[in-house]
Amino acid sequence: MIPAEQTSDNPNFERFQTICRDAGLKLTPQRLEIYNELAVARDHPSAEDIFHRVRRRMPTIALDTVYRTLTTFESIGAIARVDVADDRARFDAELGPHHHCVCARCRSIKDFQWETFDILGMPKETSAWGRLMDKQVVLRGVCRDCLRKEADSEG
Amino acid sequence: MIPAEQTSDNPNFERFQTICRDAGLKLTPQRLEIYNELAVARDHPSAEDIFHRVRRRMPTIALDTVYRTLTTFESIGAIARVDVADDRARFDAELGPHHHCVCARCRSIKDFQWETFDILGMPKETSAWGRLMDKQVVLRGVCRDCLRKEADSEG
DNA sequence: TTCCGATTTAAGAATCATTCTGAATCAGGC
DNA sequence: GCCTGATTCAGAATGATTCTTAAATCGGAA
Ligand SMILES: [Mn+2]
Ligand SMILES: [Mn+2]
Ligand SMILES: [Zn+2]
Ligand SMILES: [Zn+2]
Repeated sequence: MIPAEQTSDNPNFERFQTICRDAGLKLTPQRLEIYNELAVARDHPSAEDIFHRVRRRMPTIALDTVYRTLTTFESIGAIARVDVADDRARFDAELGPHHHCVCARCRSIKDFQWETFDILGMPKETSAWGRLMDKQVVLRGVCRDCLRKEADSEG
Repeated sequence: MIPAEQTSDNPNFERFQTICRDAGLKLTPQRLEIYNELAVARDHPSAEDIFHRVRRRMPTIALDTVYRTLTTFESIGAIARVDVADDRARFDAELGPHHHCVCARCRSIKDFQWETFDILGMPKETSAWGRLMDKQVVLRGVCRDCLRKEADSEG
């Protein structure tokens, strides 16, 4: 088999292996390829995106395997599903706290950091709601590329 | 036809009528019922939720009409789609700035206000991204009801 | 190395939310 | 009342995702 792209230098990769081992998951080539593709991606790809990318080096991969594997990874906390709503699910190997910009036109999702927000803590307005696990900012708008295309087509 | 629940006292209702008129939409009984059901709801219902609620007073309503109408309302800015991702779309008649708590177990969505956050403005980290239209906080966790059920079932 | 249970593949079929199609109905203008 | 375009309805179609089954393959413990 063609060796996978080198991603073991990614700090997330160590954690990934540990999580898999603890969950009793075998480290199959398919799983490694799928994780690697997601780990090097910056665009929060869909299952089908990952399928096409993995297929370049592993032509026999089945779409079902990609769906199944991503779901498995998510259930053991090795990756995250990006819940900003789209018709298709989007995935993220970055588990640390960060936020997302979402383009209403092209559906691109971009990470950003916001320390000023992170240090705010949880809002007191929700102290009675339940147990909060995560707080995240979602910014919506139109990305630069789409603004440019828009301007071009208008003349 | 059975008259709709009285919601014209809702300050949003005035705006709703104006928006529809400006968009050239006829105020059909179906549209009024669908808007009213959403306007009185506090739970960010799905299209199917609204379908079942409207059907109580309008038994012949078609599910497709609910989907089509909600999409129409959203496109003219009369309602909002709550993009916290679920397998199904959730809707909101509240258009003012506010934020959401999402329960990972029961998928309930609850509004909250957070002035401290609102006055922050847009983060400088994203100034180059494009044109930002909206910033929203999404808190994820487990709601009180689900925590209680969990505790009960564990003994 | 051997062996067993886990995993993948292939090809479909099933599911579920949502959208589309075509016919029927309605509202308002003439 | 009649015409026309907007709207609704019921059922079919779509598309992402999951599931089924059976056969082939693989990973890793012993
Ligand atoms: Mn991300
Ligand atoms: Mn809301
Ligand atoms: Zn864009
Ligand atoms: Zn809950």
